[in-house]
Amino acid sequence: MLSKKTKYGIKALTYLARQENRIPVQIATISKSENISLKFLESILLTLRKNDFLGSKKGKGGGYYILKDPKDIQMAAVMRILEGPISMIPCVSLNFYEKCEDCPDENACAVHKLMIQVRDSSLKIFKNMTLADLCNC
Amino acid sequence: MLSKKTKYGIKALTYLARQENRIPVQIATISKSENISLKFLESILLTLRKNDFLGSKKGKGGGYYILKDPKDIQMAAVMRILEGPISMIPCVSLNFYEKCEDCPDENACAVHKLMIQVRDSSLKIFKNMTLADLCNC
DNA sequence: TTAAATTCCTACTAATTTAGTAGGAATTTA
DNA sequence: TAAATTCCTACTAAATTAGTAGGAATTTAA
Repeated sequence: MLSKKTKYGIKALTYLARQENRIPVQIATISKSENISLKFLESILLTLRKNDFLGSKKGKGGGYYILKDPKDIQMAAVMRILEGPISMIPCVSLNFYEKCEDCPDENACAVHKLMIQVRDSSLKIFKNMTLADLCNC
Repeated sequence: MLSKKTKYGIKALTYLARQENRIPVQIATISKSENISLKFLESILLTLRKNDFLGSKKGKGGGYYILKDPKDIQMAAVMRILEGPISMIPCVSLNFYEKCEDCPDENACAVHKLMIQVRDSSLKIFKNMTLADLCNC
């Protein structure tokens, strides 16, 4: 399941990608427009800013704005920051690899074999899709 | 994330698919071989039996056995029983559809657009892959 | 220079889901 | 009739998710 954090994060990113460049939008504006809890959205935007997807400005007229061209923002990068691993299981993860405790031999494991294929196909989608593709801009 | 339930369920299915036909294997045997908690595995196998993937026999010499030819068991069906929806979000699910509360227009939603593609690619993998492909039999 | 508007930050909490555990009933075999 | 097994219901502990609370820091503008 996709977490609400990721869902809201992607919605906020597309909202900001549609704005005129670098004109800050306030959290409250996005929160109302997208029906997202203000405080929850606040923490999500903060995460996106800390990971260099967004810039921010404090005080009156402040808010958040997109830093890069939406064409250059792969959804794979967004997913990894908001949702974590793209793989369904750590033993097939490229960026978050972990061995399974219970599994003596990965190469003989049916789950491993299946999940590698799922990872490859999902990764392909997430890498090819950019924020620009999603926001029609 | 793939749940342990699904992970263990798939491992148990492949174990049983490798056995000679209809010779029951006891839960304890699979539990030891695959390093799965006995009681947890018990409940997983029960689910698989109730959904017609497995047959069972009680008493001495009892256990579980595969009902169908592994070639005829799509991983999509296994996933739906053990893990639930294949889609990452209910608004793009074919078998477990639900509307998002916060979203006035699915067709305008970036998350929807992205997740439809992810669903399609994952579904293709899960439908094409059978238990036979995973257990080398 | 002060008030208002905003993000920034830390810490807490409630709800949900996951991963089991406990214990005994029902059935089958020998 | 005893032993071995699955069947079934209900409970529990841990982890994760989805928030909430409250105030500090910064910026703008009157």
